[in-house]
Amino acid sequence: MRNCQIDKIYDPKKVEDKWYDFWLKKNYFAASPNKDKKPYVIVIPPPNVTDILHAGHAFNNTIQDIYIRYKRKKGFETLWQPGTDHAGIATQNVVERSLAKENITRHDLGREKFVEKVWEWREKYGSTIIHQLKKLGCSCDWSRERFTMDYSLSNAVKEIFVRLYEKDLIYKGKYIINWCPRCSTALSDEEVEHRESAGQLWYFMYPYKDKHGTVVVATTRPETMLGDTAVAVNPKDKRYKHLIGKTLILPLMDRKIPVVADEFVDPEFGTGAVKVTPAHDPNDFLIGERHNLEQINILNPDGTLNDNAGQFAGADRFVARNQVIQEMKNLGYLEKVTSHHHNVGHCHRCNTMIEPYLSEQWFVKVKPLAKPALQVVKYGKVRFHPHDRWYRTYEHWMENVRDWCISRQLWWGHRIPVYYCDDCKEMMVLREIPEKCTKCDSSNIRQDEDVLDTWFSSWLWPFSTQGWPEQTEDLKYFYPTDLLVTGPDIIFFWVARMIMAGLEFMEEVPFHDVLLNGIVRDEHGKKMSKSLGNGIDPLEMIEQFSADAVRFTLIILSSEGQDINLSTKHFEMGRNFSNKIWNAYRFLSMHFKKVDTDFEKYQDHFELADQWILSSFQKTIEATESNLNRFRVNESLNVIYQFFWHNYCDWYLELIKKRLYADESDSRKAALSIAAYIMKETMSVMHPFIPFITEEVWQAFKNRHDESIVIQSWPQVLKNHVNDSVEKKMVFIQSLIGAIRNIRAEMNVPPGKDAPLYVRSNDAVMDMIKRYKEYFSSLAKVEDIFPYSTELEETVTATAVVEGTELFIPLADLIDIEKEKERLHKEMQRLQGLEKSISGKLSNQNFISKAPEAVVTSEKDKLAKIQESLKKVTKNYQKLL
RNA sequence: GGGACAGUAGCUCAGUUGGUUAGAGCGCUACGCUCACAUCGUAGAGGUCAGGGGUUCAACUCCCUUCUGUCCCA
Repeated sequence: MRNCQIDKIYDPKKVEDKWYDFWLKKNYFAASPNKDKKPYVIVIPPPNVTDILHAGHAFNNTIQDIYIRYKRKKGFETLWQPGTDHAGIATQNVVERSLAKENITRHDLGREKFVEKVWEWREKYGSTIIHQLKKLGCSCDWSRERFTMDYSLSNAVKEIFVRLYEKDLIYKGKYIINWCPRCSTALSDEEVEHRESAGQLWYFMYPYKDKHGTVVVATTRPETMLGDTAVAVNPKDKRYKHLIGKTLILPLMDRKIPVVADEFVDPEFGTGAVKVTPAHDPNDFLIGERHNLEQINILNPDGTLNDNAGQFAGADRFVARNQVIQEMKNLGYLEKVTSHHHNVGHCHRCNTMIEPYLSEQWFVKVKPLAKPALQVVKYGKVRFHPHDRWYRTYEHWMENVRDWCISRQLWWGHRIPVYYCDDCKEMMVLREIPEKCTKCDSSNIRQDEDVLDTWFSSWLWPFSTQGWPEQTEDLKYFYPTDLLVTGPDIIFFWVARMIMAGLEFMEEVPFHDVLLNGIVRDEHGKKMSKSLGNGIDPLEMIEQFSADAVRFTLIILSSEGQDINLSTKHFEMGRNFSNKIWNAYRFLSMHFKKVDTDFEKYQDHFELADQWILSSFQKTIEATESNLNRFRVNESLNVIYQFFWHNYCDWYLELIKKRLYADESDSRKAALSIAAYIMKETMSVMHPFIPFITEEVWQAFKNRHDESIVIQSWPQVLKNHVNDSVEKKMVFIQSLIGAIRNIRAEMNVPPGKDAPLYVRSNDAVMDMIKRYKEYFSSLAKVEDIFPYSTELEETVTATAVVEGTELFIPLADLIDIEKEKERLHKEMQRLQGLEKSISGKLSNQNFISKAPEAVVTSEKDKLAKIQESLKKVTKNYQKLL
């Protein structure tokens, strides 16, 4: 290893692809049922086939890879199940847009040809994100990649639909749903985003049939009046009692509509009388049902008005709105207009304003499924992390779920397995496409035109990917999975539904832990979005800083469940850390002839620094693990990061330099082998976080029979090397060195100049300091160490007190007395402040009697030490006066 | 309207069951290119822990309240 030329600056480009290819070639990521091992499984939240990797994906997948790589090293049979979902609306949109460039619409092509085009598109572009995940280092079992439209997964969807229908948990019905006029399809409640907007409230007058007056109703959507079939008032509202049962004439349409009494009406809102449009408002729909009102649909699917809108037929809804207002004004029926803030639903895919729309759709009855799904989270069978933050959200939603509209008026997706006979009108819900009507034998049958919501396939993901409904070996071995890592924004869409599906169809939760990661935002806390242009492209960052740097930075910036504010500059942290690792490696490599990590055989030659770093490392391994097990990923990384940079590089490597540069000896070998052992095993601990550089460095330290850090066992904690008293001693020495460095810096001692050190302390401390004189000379530029002698009384010295031990640095020629006085004065003030606060506590009778004894004695100890130090510092200070 | 989360150093955030005169990274200041690393090292400055009440011997930490942000749901 010696003399090998290692770059001064780490170049990830020479490393990352090389190792990823190697791992793939070695098939390390592949999983298969193995009775001798416990499985550990994560299913990827399948990204849309249309997706390209954004910072949120990078973060989410890094976390998953950390757990997978960690568990793989812990000896589990790990499966990280990858794949994509077919994203009905999004994908259809993308393909339609690309057709539009050639001036073709999907209707020109027809359904069959269009779906073919979508498949072509997916073949060509659909694995973009998969390739990008590889760049990030993700260790998914790529041979198992699944797609929600795969034959076997489609089969699962069909099976589920039929089963739910047979259990009476799926039904078809005519209800108000959310309609996106641009996508021309129904949406579930969860797919609608409500946004506050400044709107207006129009007050319309509806005349009595007998022309002896008018009722004023307020509306935010004037055009819907064309579909009004009643006016409703609260039965308790005295103002309108006399109106109930009367008939009004709906202006513009000349329709006779009744005034009905309904508890739902809020007398406080508007005028207390509301127009009722059963076909275009969910609440009005319910009122309509209660009063048997006619439902008049005035909209075409594309958002224009239909023939039911009379003179306004054909106009776009927003154009019609203005026309209606104008007409009403002309007729003298517009009383007034006020401004009004309200929430308006938008399509979460295309941002178009949603229309509540009466139509026939398929629904899942969610309540019976939700009940058990709430229980398992309530009683800890499924644990959310962080729990407090998300459990209540989940609970609230689960207790108030409404039925799930699953039909979509799209062409791309799983076609609903329902068939209709055109002759006898029979409806058949079947697993296989029938040739004849099951009732009348007619072959005049057709399949339902609609497809299913994409989530209707995603909610099966943990078991559909393993071959369900077949009872495959994979399914038996890999289900239930262990961990789900996802964003809290899809708790309802996906997490909750997977739990429901798991319990209903597998009779077992789909996973035990759900880690809800924060959202990646820009540096000012704004959500990243294309329209704002504030997105950070992780691939560009990988190109610029390396995949390790991207992973490191995302994790180190995150804290449990908290959002991350990210700027490109932050990636320098990750890059710098890689470079630090690289140079520690470079440093060691300069001293090795042949790598030896078997440090135990030199244990007779260990010294304090050796014992200290060994002890500290064992604790670091444990802390890294325990933080992972508690799902505190960033804390886990932080622990190993702090250890490596500050304990290992800043202290240990510095402390052993003299030994390394000296002639060959057992002491040198001891230091070198410990340094190598720590280096190698630290790489192992850090590997889940930053897989590439750790492999590259580890390869230099591995034994002949070792193959790759990926499969190398997680480091053993060597309990026999844990030594608290050694750690304490080391901390003490570090404080002494710190004090000396402080004096030198504050006194402006030239950095190159060595200085003698005089020490006054007890014998044990004196011995130790003398024994580790080298530490002081290499890290604090101490020329030699002497016991304090009275001669020093004559010279001017800079002084410090560390836990009772007094340090004197005679710097007669260099010292600035005023400066030293100032320095000591500051220290005195600090100690006096401490003394005051502690003695204040101790003189409080209540504290003495009520605080636990351990606290009281520790305070007393503290006070004694502070007073002792203060006395010494004060004495040294007075000497300068 | 209901709920969740947040408000700690100039910036971005830690601070785990109440007991440190409050920590990190970046930024800043000073010094240093000493034979691993200037993508670095050493030292340092910088905080009434949003405001106000309360509980307690003790509050950044628990309770109440006000203010300010962000996000869900209706």
